[in-house]
Amino acid sequence: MLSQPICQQARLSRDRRYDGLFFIAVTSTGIYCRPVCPVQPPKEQNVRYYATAHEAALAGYRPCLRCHPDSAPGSSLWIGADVTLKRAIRLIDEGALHDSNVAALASRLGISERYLRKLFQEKLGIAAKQYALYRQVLFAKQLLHQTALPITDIAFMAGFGSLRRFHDEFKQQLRLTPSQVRGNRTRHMSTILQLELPYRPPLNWPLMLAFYQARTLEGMEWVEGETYGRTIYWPLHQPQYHGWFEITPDPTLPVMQLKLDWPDANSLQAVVHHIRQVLDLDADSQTIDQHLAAAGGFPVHVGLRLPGLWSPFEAAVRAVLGQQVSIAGARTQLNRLVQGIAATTLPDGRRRFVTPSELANSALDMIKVPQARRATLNALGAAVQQQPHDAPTAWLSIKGIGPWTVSYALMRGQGEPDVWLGGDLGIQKALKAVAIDPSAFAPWRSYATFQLWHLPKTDKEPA
DNA sequence: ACGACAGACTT
DNA sequence: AAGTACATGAAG
Repeated sequence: MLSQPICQQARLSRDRRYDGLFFIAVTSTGIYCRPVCPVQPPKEQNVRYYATAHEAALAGYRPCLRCHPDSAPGSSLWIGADVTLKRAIRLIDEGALHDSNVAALASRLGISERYLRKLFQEKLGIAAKQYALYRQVLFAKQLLHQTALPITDIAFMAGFGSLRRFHDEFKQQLRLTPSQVRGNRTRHMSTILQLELPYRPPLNWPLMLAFYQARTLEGMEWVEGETYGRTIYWPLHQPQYHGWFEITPDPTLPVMQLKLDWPDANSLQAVVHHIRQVLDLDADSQTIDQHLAAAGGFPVHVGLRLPGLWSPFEAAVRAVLGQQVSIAGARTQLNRLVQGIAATTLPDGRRRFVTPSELANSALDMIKVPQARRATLNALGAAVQQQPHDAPTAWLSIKGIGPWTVSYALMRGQGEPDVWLGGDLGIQKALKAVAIDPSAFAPWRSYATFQLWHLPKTDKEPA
């Protein structure tokens, strides 16, 4: 937590750099704000500072209606959390506690329920279920602000099992009823949802866009102007639903404009959260860039995030087809793969990525690769089909899948921040040029990897 | 690890 | 007058 004088100075000058790092609760009004809030600054004697929005809410304050202090990215809770806890948080954000309980989540994580409870209480100071409810309420609030959906629908989309329960929890956390939050506002609404995804600057969108553009697959991904779009599926490894999204940076605010076509209300929160994570919007670029710059050796691209793929499976398939060939070569084979399976054409003419079972059962004669590569892909498809919840490291036992491929899947498929692609040709070359021990980049070695890929123009980047 | 109880959740 | 949308008390 920042010290009181720093917070005071930051709020009085409405310093953007401190946005999201702390929150201002005002005892006289019972409301809490962001440091950038446009209102008349309250007297210091009436002010209490909190590190997170949730702590302020717990202390009985309700979020300000002008600066929306709860809409700042939720990454602060993640800082200092260990791997299991992060996985738990991720699963909860994807709705793991909506209709099953903490016990089920614990067994999914391979730990005891007791230990999971302890983990949350000790590291976050809040119970797992409480955290889940907090995210559910915030998601509902976002939909109230940014869509015209009926409040009843929103309740269920946010994962509440009954209207009654939704109203109760909403009021307890925000001290406002859902309709009070919505106000008069009636915005456009169709089957296509438009939402704003806030992030903490800086964000180097041009660089990410270029990375995506060089790798787009026909009908499945597209880049137009500043917009990146792609088709998506859920759940990740046994797709039941298909849709697409487009994402564009807002010209003035630190917000990405999301256009989302998604058919299933129940998984909406999971999908929106997954989009955030694929685009790495929760990364704290300021800290990461500082760290990489301190490690030294090369000029840092400011605000570079990890441009993710939709699933670890998809990342692994791309990695396997990218072994030993250029980006363009890999892209050709991937296009053939997707187009060679007729079922990938969606009703609207777009294309979706192949599923694990399709990959497992196809003869794969549409792609021109060594036979061994086909066998690897078949085996990968079968493995994911049978054990959809296995981590990518489990795929190491498949012939043709080595550490490089798994690392790539972790980095691009699940946004792992600290993966080092030491075996990569481009990386080895770049590293020789800068002469640094890669351990200096920890715990942000994935970002260092992307920085180095973008460094000088190398001809052998992976697909 | 266990049981009682509070309060989370549904109708 | 009937129907829809939202909020909330009561009970299990």
